[in-house]
Amino acid sequence: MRTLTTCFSILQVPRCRLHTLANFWQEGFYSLPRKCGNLSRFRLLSSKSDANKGSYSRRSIGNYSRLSIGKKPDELTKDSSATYTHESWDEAVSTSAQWNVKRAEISEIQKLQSCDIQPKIVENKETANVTVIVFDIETTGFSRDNDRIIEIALQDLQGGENSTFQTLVNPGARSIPNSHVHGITSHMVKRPGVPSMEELIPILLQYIRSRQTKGGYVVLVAHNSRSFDVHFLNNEFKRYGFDIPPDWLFIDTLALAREWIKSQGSETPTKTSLQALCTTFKIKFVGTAHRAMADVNALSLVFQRLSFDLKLSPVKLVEISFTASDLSDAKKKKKNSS
DNA sequence: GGCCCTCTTTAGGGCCTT
Repeated sequence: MRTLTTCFSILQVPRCRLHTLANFWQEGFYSLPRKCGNLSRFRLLSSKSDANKGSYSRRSIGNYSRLSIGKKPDELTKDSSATYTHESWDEAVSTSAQWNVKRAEISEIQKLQSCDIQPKIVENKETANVTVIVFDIETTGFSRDNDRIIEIALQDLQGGENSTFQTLVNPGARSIPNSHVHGITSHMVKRPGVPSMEELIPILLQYIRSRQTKGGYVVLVAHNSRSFDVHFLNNEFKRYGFDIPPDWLFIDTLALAREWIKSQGSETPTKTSLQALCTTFKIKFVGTAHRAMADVNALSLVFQRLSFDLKLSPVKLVEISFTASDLSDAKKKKKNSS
């Protein structure tokens, strides 16, 4: 059995469940603290960031985490009261817990995960129990077949301890020709302590499972995920003999942004990049763009604004979500028809 | 590559992701 050290534990803490968000939308975005009470501890674990190598401010992420439950989306970047300890990305993953993962255990987890998730949730609108996790990947390029993931970050919007996860990823023999984009170099990822994707996948599976509640479901949110992130994840999983669990539901904020623009009329700027959306929503982008956690931090704010304006309840999120197999099926269908 | 828009659908250009 291989032992890996990573930046979270599976300690379960009291959390504000998102299944109540539908009510929050009806009552107003700003009533979340009252609803969540002391359970909504939107705090982050002290995982790593790097002030020198394309980094972001952990302080700012803390601000978001604390404020997102109680203030207007456009006020989320104004507070500066939260404090976090910075540590160097020279250590790719932090060490809050020992993590032992067997491939056989992952197989058992995947057996437990059922198909036809969306119909089940939609049928049971009153009790839809959804965990929303915003994520982002950095890669060696745009080619889903030839390029590799070199960094991944996730943030569970319900908060609580260990609500963030981030790590560099060792891409093996693949070079990194686009360090000028994200600042991630071969030196940073090709050294002891940085997991390969093969080592990381079981950890990811268990981390996300640890964020799900019993009988609940997980929605993974990323920008342009339909065309980019999900395909990369899918390829990496298949490359090492894994499948993306069928109950991982994906949301593409690019599609939400286009929908939002339609809802605003013709005078709204048409740019839909993450940075353009931050500008549109007056969200201060903290840190360096194209580092995974910095992008996740920004996208979390953007997503909250979009979901608020578009009145997206958890059930609605499930309805508009897609699975990795949806994309595979569409690809096969397209291939057969051509 | 997928999606959207338009000077469109038997197409082409632009945006978005690193």
